Amino acid sequence: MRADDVPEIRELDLFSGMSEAYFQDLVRAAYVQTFPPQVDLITEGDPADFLHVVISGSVELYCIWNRHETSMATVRPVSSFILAATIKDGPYLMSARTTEKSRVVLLPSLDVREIFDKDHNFARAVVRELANCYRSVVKDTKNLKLRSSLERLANYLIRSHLRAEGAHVFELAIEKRRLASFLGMTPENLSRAIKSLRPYGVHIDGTQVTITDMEALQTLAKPSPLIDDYAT
Amino acid sequence: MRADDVPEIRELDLFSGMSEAYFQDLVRAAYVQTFPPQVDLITEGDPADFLHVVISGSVELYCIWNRHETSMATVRPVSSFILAATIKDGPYLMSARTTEKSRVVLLPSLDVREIFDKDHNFARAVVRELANCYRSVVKDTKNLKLRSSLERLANYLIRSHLRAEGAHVFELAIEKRRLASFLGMTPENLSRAIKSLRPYGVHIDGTQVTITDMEALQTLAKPSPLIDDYAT
DNA sequence: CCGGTCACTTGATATTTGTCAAGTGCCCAC
DNA sequence: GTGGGCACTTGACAAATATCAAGTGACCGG
Repeated sequence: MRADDVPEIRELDLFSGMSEAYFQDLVRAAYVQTFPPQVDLITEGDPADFLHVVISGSVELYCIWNRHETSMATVRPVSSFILAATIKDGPYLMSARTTEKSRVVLLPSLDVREIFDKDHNFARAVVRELANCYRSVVKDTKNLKLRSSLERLANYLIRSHLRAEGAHVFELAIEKRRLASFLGMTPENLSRAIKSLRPYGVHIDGTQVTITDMEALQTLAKPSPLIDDYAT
Repeated sequence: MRADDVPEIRELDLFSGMSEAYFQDLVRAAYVQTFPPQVDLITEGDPADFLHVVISGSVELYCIWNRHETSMATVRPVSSFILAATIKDGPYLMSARTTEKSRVVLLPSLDVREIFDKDHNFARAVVRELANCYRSVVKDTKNLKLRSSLERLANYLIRSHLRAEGAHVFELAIEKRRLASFLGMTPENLSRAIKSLRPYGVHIDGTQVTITDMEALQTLAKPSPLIDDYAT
């Protein structure tokens, strides 16, 4: 593990509160690797041997059933993923692949579980992280079950706009076909949905999004903190 | 709190490993109440003042957005619910109501968080519980995004059949309109879906389900441990 | 026992979403 | 620069799902 990777991980909520000694134990056992784009890191169903942390690049979590594939989330630096499987010592429920060149830290699940048992601060951080993940997925489910695909797209754009610090022109963070899958629709339908947002002041050219009538978009999207706020 | 309620709670995975002293602290602060059917216990958005445990009866978790309502889960005895909100000290993401006469224990979130900080065994149990909840919702999301409503119904019936210890005749545990909402469809559509499962050996009369051709049903449903197994 | 409510069902129809097929245009490798 | 691949778009059509309206039947209170 490269020396300058260490502080980046240490700053993660998950690790920032734990004792230095245990953190060093974890780091000593860790691997770091740089992967090209489109490399499979995890296959759902496999035993969860490692807790993963993306240091740079980006990783897509996806699932397959009966020849259908759906995108569940995109993980961006610096974040851990598949913590639940690691702690539970269960199989991965999702697969993961790089979408661009990415640097990933692999922490052996065995060590994570061992230190989880010994370091109370780490255990508490794990709980916070899991609670956040859980609430995040619940919000996703609400989004899926309560909204139409057009409404989901509208809300996604508003959230992206907020993440871009309120800029009215910003870039889509992921490819459209991935976005379509994430939003639970086909690429064809996303194309059409984008067009039908034009009356609401949304123009998307390539990856560049322009929002000219935020009020109209909000009226359509009806964002709710209990679905769309990352923090709550 | 009635004396005979205590052992039931103590046996929950969440509490079985914690020290007797802390458990007594929790119990002392707890309320128990019996509610009639159709009573709202929790409104989404409210602060999570209590961790809830159903002792008897059953509780529906549901969400509302823009005048639409959807059923997220049905909690049966003996289980806790809304642990994540309690731990995170955040607002409830879901509302809860009794569907029948129910006995519910209310543990003040403050006490739960305090003991969570002091009792390592309890903290570990919380983590296991949260990991299970998280994985459960991930499976739900896969179910929703990857399957058609007919496939969801077919898999629901197979799961119910397994929960009924493999009986080929069993009762639906919830009303059809709730089931429809839980499966992400309208009651009308559920009716039609039930009819279209007839060629697969499924007959539903009132609340009684009869499965005569398990093999055909499985071929349609294609159940997967990574979506349908409670344990994984 | 009767009447009313309400869940459920059924049919007709509308809307949403997906599929298939044929483009267009961008990006990258040679 | 140029050709090929691939993401994206567009249009026509098909399937899935929702909506609306009307009816049936079971349960419950009086």
